[in-house]
Amino acid sequence: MARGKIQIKRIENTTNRQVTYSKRRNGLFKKANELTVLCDAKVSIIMFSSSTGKLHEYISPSITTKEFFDLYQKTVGTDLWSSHYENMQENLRKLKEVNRNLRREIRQRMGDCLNDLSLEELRLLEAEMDQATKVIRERKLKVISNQIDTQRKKYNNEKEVHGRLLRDLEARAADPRFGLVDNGVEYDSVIGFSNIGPRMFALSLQPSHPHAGAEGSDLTTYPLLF
Amino acid sequence: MARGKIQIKRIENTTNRQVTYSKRRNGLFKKANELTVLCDAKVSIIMFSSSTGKLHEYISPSITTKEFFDLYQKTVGTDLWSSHYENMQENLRKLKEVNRNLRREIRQRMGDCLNDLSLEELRLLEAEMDQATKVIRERKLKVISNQIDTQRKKYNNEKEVHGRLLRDLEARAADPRFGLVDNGVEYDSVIGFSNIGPRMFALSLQPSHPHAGAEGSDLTTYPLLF
DNA sequence: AACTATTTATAAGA
DNA sequence: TTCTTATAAATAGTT
Repeated sequence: MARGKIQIKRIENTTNRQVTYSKRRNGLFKKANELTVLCDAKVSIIMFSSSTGKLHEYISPSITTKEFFDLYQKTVGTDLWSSHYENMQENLRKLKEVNRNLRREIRQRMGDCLNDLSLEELRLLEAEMDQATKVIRERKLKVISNQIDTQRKKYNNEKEVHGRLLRDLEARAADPRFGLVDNGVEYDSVIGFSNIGPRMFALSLQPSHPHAGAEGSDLTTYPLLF
Repeated sequence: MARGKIQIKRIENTTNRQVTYSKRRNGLFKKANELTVLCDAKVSIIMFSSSTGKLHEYISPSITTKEFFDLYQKTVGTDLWSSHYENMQENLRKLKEVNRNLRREIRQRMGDCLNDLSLEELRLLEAEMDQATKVIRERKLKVISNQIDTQRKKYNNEKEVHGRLLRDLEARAADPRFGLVDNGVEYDSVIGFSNIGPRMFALSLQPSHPHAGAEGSDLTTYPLLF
């Protein structure tokens, strides 16, 4: 609109287009603001540049975008949220379905609701159960053996401390410098050590338990939502 | 902007204000449309006149208001609807959590992810697995036995039909009225019967399989939603 | 980002 | 509301 008239059609030169976009955007926002003030109106402008993908927004002071949307819907009478709402309901429905299937599978793995399984499915389930039970049993035994091991180490440590204590006392009894006098200080320090020692072996053991099999059951390939 | 400069402040004369609103609204929409075309942009303008309460809207062709709102939300990153759907979202969240737990339990029942189970939990799980495996095995054997039974009945039926057929043929051969003449009609009718008979015993058997135990595991007491 | 010749928008009046 | 028109404002092309 200056230095020559232009055709209202897409500006092919990218730089030009972006410059014009920027200039005219400012113009539009300025006009919107003037309208807001002059005529006591509420105006919302939202624009996306297809080139840059950026969003620019003008909104009259004294109102928020959310309020604008609400007002818009109330005025137009159509609920723009319903489709959004339907999406959510669909998600909820799917999740419930998945939930139902998961529960069914667990019940089957607990020996319930087996009637609708075919012989082949029963065979597969049985094999999986056997394999899994084996792994669980191994894991249990491993945990038990770890606990026994820990106890044994604790015991050995206590024994060693006890032995050292006895030798120490015997040495003192044999040493004419100490005689039967016992000031208690060194004795306490030995006791103190015996309280710290055992913990050295009681740290949590987290054996990485390897196992094979039990994967590949068709029963658990539920689609993950999201 | 013509015939005299004006101050950008609220026009007090109502008529004047409405006229200006109308004129400038057209101007704004025209500019918006030009911007849309020139710069390949998407523009949405929504305005409310405080005086009349009316709504006016411009939106670039090639997009709907709903799409605009969605696009806006996606770009701004805030969900304007969320306050309306907090309940639903909470439900979705809970359901997802429950599903996650169910999946974990299934994995445990497949011998996976056992590391975070205590010895007591492992013992319980093992017992449940044993009990369930027993039930599954029984069910499998029951199904097999049913199938064998069905086959046997089928066979017996076939045998009986065959025997009847043979006897019939022998009777005809012995009867001088028929001699060696065979018109085929009655033979066919017997064949027909042999095709219907076996099905009488092949109806689907759905034994109600009673079982005990496997209930009462704490692992499956997830709260039911809705 | 600034300049400016032109086009466009529009305030006031009809 | 719409038209007219003098004038203000916006802006295309250029620097």
